Amino acid sequence: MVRVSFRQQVLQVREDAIVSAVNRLLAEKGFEAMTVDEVAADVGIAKASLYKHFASKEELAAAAMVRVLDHALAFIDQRIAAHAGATALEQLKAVARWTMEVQLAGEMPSLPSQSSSLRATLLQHRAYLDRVMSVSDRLGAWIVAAQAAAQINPALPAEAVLYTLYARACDPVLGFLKAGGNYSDEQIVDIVLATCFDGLANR
Amino acid sequence: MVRVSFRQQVLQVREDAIVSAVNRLLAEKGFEAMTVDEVAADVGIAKASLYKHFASKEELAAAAMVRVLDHALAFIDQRIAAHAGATALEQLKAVARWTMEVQLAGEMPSLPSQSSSLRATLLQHRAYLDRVMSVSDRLGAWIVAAQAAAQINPALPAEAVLYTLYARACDPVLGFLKAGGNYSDEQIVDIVLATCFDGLANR
DNA sequence: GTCTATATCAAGATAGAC
DNA sequence: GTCTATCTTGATATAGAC
Repeated sequence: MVRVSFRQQVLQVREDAIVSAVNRLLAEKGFEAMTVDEVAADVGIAKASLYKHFASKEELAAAAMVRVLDHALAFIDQRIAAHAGATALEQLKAVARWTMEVQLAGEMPSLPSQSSSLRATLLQHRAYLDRVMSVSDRLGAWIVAAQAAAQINPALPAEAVLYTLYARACDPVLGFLKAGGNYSDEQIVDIVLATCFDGLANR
Repeated sequence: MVRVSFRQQVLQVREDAIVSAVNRLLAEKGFEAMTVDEVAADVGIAKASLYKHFASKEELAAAAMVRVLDHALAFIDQRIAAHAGATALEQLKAVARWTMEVQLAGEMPSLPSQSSSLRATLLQHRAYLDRVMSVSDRLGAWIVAAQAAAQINPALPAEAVLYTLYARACDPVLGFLKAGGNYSDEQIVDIVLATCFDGLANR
């Protein structure tokens, strides 16, 4: 067991608060629109103090991504442990549902998928890349299994299925439906989950 | 017939060049990352000259959106005229395919769906709102017809179908698959179109 | 490590001559 | 309307005291 001083614990709690604020702001406005001043104000500390914890705005965003990926890994491993009898398709649906619930809760940091200063940072960020690979490995295994069992369309490239699941985690359709105000969060998740796995066309 | 002086035609051509540059840059990097300096450099005129044509960066983006929506309307009306025998589902698929082809060609301006200075401008922009409504009306009619004919899943809210089609026009999955380098543009469109209408699950 | 105060810079927008 | 040169602002990042 690793001994950690009280002082270190206090710092850890503070960093958690910082990452939480970043996470929420990234979910709300995205990377470009989020400002470091906002993060500092939100946490209640001076901006210069933030930079003692994280070297740059990009590192802040990376930390938020690492944390949400850790949450995803924890969810996935919990599914493996506690729902071993579930089919691969059921597992994939459960993960997709979880990402959508996180997004509707305003806790899914959304990054620009296009060119940005952030991309370069993330592509060299070990902790981030490790977790992306871990998540992708686990989802990839389920995808292959689900295609072998003819639960997922075997004609689709596995990478296309993987990318689609990642993309649904930040699908703007959830926000559109929420803004429309006609459906509860649970209904919205059901609708988008249905279109994702069953498609728009009638079955 | 409206007479237009030669001088006016020259200006029109220049504005077209500006909107084309904006369109390409918006597709490549998004609104926040695009700079007015880049637009000016791309067109080959001074930045101050740009501001004689468009009052702000937001107006530039709005002009690009208006143009792409006009192209969409032209495509839709051409489908109505030249493919009157097609089913509503076939029409919707044709439109979705067209938007994906435009995106893969690097000509689909992508805007932040989140909060941004742009949202406020667009929500007051008559020309933009008019075209969004025109496109939505036409697609909405096809959606209702397709659901009545049990081609589109009648259990889905029509607005969810509409939002999903809009979202697919800027689906990052296309870019991911292109970056992967394993598939041609035509294959990529087929894959994403299939997942959109038929879903990930096997049929 | 936290703070206040400041350096630095990128980018939107404009002044004023032609 | 086009240009060069400049203004202005907002935001990242840092200096230096405590």
